[in-house]
Parts: sequence; structure tokens; C-alpha cells
Amino acid sequence: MSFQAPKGVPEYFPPRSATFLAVRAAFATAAQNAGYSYIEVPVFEDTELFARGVGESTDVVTKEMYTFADRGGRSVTLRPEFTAGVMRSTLEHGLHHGQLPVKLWTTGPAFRYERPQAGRYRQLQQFNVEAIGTEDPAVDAETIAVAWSGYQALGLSQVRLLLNTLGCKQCRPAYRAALQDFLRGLDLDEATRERIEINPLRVLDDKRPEVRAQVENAPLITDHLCASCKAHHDRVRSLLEDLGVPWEDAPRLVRGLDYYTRTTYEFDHPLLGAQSGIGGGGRYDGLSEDIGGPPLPGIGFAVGVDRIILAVEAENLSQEAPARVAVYGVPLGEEAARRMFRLVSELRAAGVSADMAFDGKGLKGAMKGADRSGAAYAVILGDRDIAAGAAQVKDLASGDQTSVPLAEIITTLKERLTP
RNA sequence: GUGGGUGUAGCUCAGUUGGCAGAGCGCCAGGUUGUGGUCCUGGAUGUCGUGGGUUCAAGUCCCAUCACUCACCCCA
Repeated sequence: MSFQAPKGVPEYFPPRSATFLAVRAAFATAAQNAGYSYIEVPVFEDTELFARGVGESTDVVTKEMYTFADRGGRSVTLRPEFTAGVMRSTLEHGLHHGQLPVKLWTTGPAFRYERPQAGRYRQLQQFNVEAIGTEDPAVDAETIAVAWSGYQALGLSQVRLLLNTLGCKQCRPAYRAALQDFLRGLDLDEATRERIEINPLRVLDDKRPEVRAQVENAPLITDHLCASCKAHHDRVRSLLEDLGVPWEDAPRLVRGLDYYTRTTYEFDHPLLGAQSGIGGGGRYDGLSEDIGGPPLPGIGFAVGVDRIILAVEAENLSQEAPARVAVYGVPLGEEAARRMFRLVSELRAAGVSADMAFDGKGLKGAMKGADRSGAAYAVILGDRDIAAGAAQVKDLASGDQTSVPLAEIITTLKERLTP
């Protein structure tokens, strides 16, 4: 076969795809339980939305976007993240004109043109939660709790929560200037020196040891917070404490998107190698205005479904493939195949999952199919049985087999399958 | 964008100083002509990533190229 999946695009097929759905379901349940509603937003948007929303100084915008001209000459971009699109949709449809906050969740693929590696893909699957129109630190803590319960529901026990604040429009500029003063005095490579001028906070997050050593004594935002940011941050932390969600203060934690303000956080998993961030979020109080909307604060997170799958596997939590069906039909001969096809359909209509052997398979092959389907019962039907007006119902676990009149097959199986 | 590693059966991988292309798992069939899962026996499947070079002879050595992969950077 001469085709292969595009570079950097992971695919999930059975049995592993079950874990994919389980991860989504765990977070969807957590979000729904906390009163978040589903929103479906476009996979591509006007390029300008991301440029302004995510930020011109970010790597995501400057070198990682899948941007192209459509046939009408418009520049569109496959979403590199969800928050800008969710905010745009909220503003466009006036969701914020009702009671606030607007609490939304969404999920699907996002796209970034990067060199793939373990846990880093060009098409990545995210699960997002956004609470728009609130400054209440309790909602900051709520979003963290929602993500946390998603991880818990999957059984992950090694997730670390790193928490920081980035200050706000009032206090960040002064801190930024102080940080730049400090960083300009260091011995750094050219790319990093440029970053000092564009986005100095990100230098703090550099993972290279030689950089880390030098920023050891850099001024920290936590020492430069205004009174309201400090109160906000303290409140978030004390609420987390009330909930029993453990966190680590990470005063050097910076997120890569420009819109973050105040609360920022990241979930890490120690077993994943270089790309250990399995989720991250924060407050984006200026985003609405950045894209031409009214002042409208917000807080939310994205978790990486692909990386969570890796974490689930690293902690050996992958579930065994569930039985595909409860009943499997084994027809012998043309007439039996026709009757079985209808019986299987009737079983499904009666709420009993069922499959059957096709292609005129022989008894041995069909029974093998029954075994692999994970079915609890096989229904065997041959000419002999049709003549007798009955089918053989075999309990595949015990091997016991009984003859059941055709008219009673469905009720018998329903009964036996009900615990 | 930068650097390292790896390409052999459907999958995971072995393949010696260059000398007949292999194993396990899976798949198919038979043992059992109406019975799966265990067991036994047998069977099929390869442009050895691709192109070139060296050699009597290349999976093995050399060059190029492509793909995959890990890491930097960045982020979910």
C-alpha cells in the first residue's frame, strides 16, 4: 500500500481506541457534572482570530500554524487551540448576554506544524473547558477540580498539578521590566536574547540546564503582585486546599500563549518523557478585548487526550477490550444464514447486542468468531435445527448448550443476560 | 528549524568474519464432515525502506535518498 497517514498524526484503532473514548468520557462526565455544556466550534477559523487571540509573539502563531488560502482567497487556519474559537463563538452568538459565567466544554483535534516526537503531534486531540464572564477565583479552582476529577476517574495516580499566577494588566508591566533588566545581564544565546524583548517570562520556563542555572535568582512574579492579584491567588490556593486537591507552587511556570493572566496551571505526568504536560490552563481576562469584544474575563483549560492515553498506558491502567457483543450467531447453510440475519437484527432491536458469522463460514470458523467477539452466548442454527423449530444456545464460558424453541430465543437470551 | 537512533513476514524482533531469508505471536487448514477458547500437526505471506556503488557473492560494507523514531526548541 502506497499511502500512509500524514506525518505526526496519531491514529487510534481497536483495541486501543477504547482508551481514547474512555479518556474523553471521563472528562466529559466531569465537565457535565460541574454544569458545563457542550459547544461545537469550527476546526478552522479566520487566521486573524488566532494571530490576535493567541498572540503574535508566540511560537504557535509565528511558526506552527496550518494556514492556507481557501478558494475564495480568504486566509484560514486550522485551529492550533480551542479557546480563541470558543470566545469568538460566545461573542458572536451573544452567549454572554445571559447569566454569567457561560460554562462550556468541547473536544476534538487541534493542529500545530511541529517536528513530531513522543507525545507531540501535528494533529493533537484536546478536551477543553471554558468559563467565560467571571472573575471569581472559585471558578479558577473549579476548572482545576474538573480536570483533576477527570484524571482521578481514569485512575491516574501520578499526576502533578503545578500552579502559578502571571499577574494582571496592573502589576505585570512593572514585573516584566524588572525581569528584563535582570535577564539582559545574563550570558544567553541570541534566540533567547530576542525572547527577552518579546516575551521575557518564557525565558524563566527554559528547560536547558545552563539557562536554568542563570535564572535561578531571577525576580519572581509572586513578589511583584498587586494586592488584588495576590488576594486572588491566595484564594484559589485555599479553595484547592479545601477540596483536597494537591498542588505545587511553580513560580517559574509560564504558559506559551499570550492571553494568559493571573491564574495559570499545568498538569504533569512523570512517566511521559520530554512531553510531560498532560494538561494546562489559566485565566484569560484580556482575550475578549484582544479579539474586539467587550471586557469579559475567562478561565479554562485544555488537556491533551493523546498524552493522557500515554499516561494511562504508562500507569498500566489500560482496560482489557470489552466484549463487542453479548450474542453471536452461528448459521450453518444458506437458509440458516437468512434466518440468523433477521434474528440478530431482532436481538439488537430488543436491546441485546449481537453479531454473526458471515461469508458462509463453517462451524469451526464461525465458533472461532463467536469466541473472539467476547459474546456470552452463541446461537447455532443449522438445517437440523430449523426442521426442529429450535436453535442451540451455547454458554461460551461454561460450554453448556441447550436447545431453545425459535419463538423463545430472544426472551430466553434477554433473561439469561440479565444479572 | 537543529541533532541522535532505527528501517528484515500482518505484529515484535533475530540474522555470526559478506556465503541458501529466520523465530515467536497472529492468520489459515487439519486432527474433530454440527462446536470456540487449551493441545497437537501442517501451511501461506518478504521489491530485507528506495536508488546507486564495491565484490565471484550484499540483509550484512560504502554513498545518496525517503520514512519512522527520540531529543532540543515549543506545547496538550
